[in-house]
Amino acid sequence: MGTAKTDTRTRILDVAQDLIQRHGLNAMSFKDLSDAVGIRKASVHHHFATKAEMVRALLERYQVEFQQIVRKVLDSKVSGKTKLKRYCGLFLQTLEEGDQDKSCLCGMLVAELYSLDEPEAALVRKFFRSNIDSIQAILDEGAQDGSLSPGSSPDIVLAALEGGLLTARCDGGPERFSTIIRQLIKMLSA
Amino acid sequence: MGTAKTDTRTRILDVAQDLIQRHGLNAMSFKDLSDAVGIRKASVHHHFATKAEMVRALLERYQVEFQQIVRKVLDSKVSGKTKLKRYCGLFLQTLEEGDQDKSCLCGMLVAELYSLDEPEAALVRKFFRSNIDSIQAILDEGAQDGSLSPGSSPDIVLAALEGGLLTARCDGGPERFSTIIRQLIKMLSA
DNA sequence: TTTACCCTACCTATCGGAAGGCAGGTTGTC
DNA sequence: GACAACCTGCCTTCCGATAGGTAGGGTAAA
Repeated sequence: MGTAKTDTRTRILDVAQDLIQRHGLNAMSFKDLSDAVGIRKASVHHHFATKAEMVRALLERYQVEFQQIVRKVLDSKVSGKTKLKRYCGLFLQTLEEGDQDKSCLCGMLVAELYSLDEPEAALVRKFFRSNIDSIQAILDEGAQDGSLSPGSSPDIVLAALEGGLLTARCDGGPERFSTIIRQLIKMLSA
Repeated sequence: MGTAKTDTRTRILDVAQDLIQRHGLNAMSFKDLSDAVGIRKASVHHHFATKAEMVRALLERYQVEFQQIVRKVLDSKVSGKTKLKRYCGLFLQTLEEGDQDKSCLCGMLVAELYSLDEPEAALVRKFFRSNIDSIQAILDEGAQDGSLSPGSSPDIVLAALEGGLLTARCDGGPERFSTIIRQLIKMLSA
């Protein structure tokens, strides 16, 4: 359990996540990881025996981290509409990072779903479901406090965010993604 | 220019499109194609020298075919809202085909954008742009005939459709995608 | 009609390289 | 000395791609 500076295992996961968010799972190799981290390919295998095991660790970490951030949004003392804005802002932050070409980890993996084994595919599904639950909670709250119109489905919010990341990344960048979010909020407002 | 029964070249493109829509570009190999079509790997290379060349042919065909279908929707004598429903229905049709696990060709390729050379990436961008234009035309018409609320952006429609295909394919299937479409139409209605 | 030629479509065989993964040795630290 | 972290070196499999050959159809001049 060494923690000297930055855990090599953590650095591997960081690089892997970055590469998958930009290039996709099947376009990322153990060599890419070892080159980026500065160790040998076999050393990556020391930390993650198989690619599937690495993806699993990555998804579990991503789920926990993302849920923690979403939790903060949900627990804040603001209107439902403001929470929705902040929630969507989380996805915008991803696209604004680095070279402005990063998508959601699970948004990428869902495209390559058949390259995943079932345990990992289940984690992707779990990510989407817990996000649907979070969005539903926000929509319910907004309907109650009168900031959002009642009777909206959370599915379209998730679809617009995931699809928006992919399409904006290809053309238009963060500005276009912001436009999509603005339009989405407007349509869901009371 | 033989056309005996079904052109081998066409059959290769058909299989390639199906595989990419379900598994993605990087998960599809020349061997997959040759196995499915029933010829040898080298024979696939006879029709398409490189993988990039094949993707290019695929995207050009897809663009033409899709635009033809969209044109029919645009030219029909119905309200803007009905046109929007029919346009969204085109994406639903894709998901309802076969094993109900097919996404939009360009929706898959945009996730694997960095695996494409620039000429092919440009074709993906072109597909999205021409669809944005089509949606804009539908929204404008709906705003004029009073069936759709004015001032809507086409970006969110495309994002919701592309993202909806990917997420619904992972969980919920065509029913969930239909829900997304219904919600989208409702929000854009006057 | 024959002969020569070219073309398309497909084949076998093979290439160099990159992929994921494993065996086993070395180093550094508690 | 135990253990984790990392190494060299290698294996197998698969990838995209190429070389070179075969069979059959079309064409056209002698």
